[in-house]
Amino acid sequence: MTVRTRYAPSPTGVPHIGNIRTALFDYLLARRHGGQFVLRIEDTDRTRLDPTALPKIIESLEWLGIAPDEGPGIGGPYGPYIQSERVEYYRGAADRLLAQGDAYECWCSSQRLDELRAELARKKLPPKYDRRCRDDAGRAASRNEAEAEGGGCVVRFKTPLSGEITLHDAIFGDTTFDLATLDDFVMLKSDGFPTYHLAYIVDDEMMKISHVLRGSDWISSAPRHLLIYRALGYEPPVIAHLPQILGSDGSKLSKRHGATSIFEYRDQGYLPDAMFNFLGLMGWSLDDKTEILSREQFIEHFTLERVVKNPAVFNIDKLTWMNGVYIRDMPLDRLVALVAERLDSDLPQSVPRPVDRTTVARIVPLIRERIKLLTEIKEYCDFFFVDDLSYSRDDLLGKAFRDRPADARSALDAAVAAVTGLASFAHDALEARLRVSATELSVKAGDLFSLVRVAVTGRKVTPPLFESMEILGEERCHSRLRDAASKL
RNA sequence: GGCGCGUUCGUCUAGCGGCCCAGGACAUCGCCCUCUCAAGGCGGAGAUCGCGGGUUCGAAUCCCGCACGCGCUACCA
Repeated sequence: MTVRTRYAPSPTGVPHIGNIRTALFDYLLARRHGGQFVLRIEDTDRTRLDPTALPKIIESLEWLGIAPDEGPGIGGPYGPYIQSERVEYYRGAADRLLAQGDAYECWCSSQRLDELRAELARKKLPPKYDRRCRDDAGRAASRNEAEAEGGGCVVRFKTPLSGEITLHDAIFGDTTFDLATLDDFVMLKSDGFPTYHLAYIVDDEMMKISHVLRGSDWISSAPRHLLIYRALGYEPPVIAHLPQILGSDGSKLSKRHGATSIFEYRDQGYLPDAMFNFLGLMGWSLDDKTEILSREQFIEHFTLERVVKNPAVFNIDKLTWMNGVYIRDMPLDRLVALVAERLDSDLPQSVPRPVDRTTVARIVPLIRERIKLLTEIKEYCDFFFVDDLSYSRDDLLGKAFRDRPADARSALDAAVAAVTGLASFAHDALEARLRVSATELSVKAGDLFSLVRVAVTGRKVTPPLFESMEILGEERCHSRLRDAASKL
């Protein structure tokens, strides 16, 4: 059997981190078995449609590096891959169910349905449709009312009144549902579009999908789906519900927990490789110790058997740590390109673009183990590019020289002298000279270095000082040290 | 209200009857390294395995109750 999985989002907004995790597992399962991963757009809810969503969905998958094999704009043998272009198939399936007596037209108005639900709620009864249209007499009555008011009809599934049905889930195992607790759900809406329940089943069958992966919040709806597969004579695919991804307070991950959009993470400077690795570990693990896995390792080892059932809280601290790991392990030239790109976009307007790549290549080794996020780049090295440093007198003096600015001033003068006339303006020579100066001035080397650091970089936290000075060059170091001295 | 699912350190997880008075990772704390900050090394603290009953020579692991949490309960997915 060819393994074919699909990621089937609704185009209602920006891709959510939880959906992307599902897409990742779909991708992994397909790759693991040499199958295909398809993208299908489930746009049957015309009221929630966001026309800008499709390109975003594709962009998010490409960014993560899990581009689909088939889908809208990509093509494939089972298109179209957008449900609104497939309504004839759903209509056909509904007609068949109607003809077989597994479904019926329901002409009840939404007003009647609302009243019914209110009534049931008042009596503390489950809010189930009362099946008025299930028999001919009731349906005829409803129809007359509807036609008088110009209302349309929906198609409902004729759920058996008793019996049970068992879901065999690849992750959650078997769950048996009592059919008496189900109601006659809507498959085809009055606007002619299908509901999720009918549409996905028809599509999966036609697109030869072998495995359905979706969030565990769908488990409750699964018995309906099982009923449809049976009525339509389809062999159900392997069904696997995935544990939910939760926010820090244990409820469904949402905006108030922070970023839920995959793009927010991208923009904050998270790398696709780190996100891939992190999301791959949300509900799945290789063993009791492996945290960092390559894409190839994920593909080689991924199995549904090792997916856990319990929901996972999204732990951004761990993602951030992992991002740092990927930054440190990345090939140097790739990091140089990323850093340069970031500086081009983040540095003030006054700095000429593009920034000098040769300089960036010298800076990157100094900052690579200091940054966990790409957004931190600017903080660490803007002083290489920006000329007017803005720091306060207090910053410059620091704790060591707080009460003796005159000493700070002479220290800076000494520093200028010390770094003048060097055979080469190299970090080891600079360090050696300044250490001697510190001794001569009777100040602690660290105190002198801190003073020089702020003078030369404008910041208290920087990459290694002497390497930074070497890159800055003699001229800029001299003028910055003199500027600092003149401030005292 | 009904139905369903889940429950191992703060968080992600390992564990599928004895190797576990529970292992790893993030976060946290301390020490080392050190020009700041990181990174790195070493170490600490942190889970009576939700609770209560069973089964068994032996249970985090099997069974039954309960509690709590979450989900679904739309002509949304």
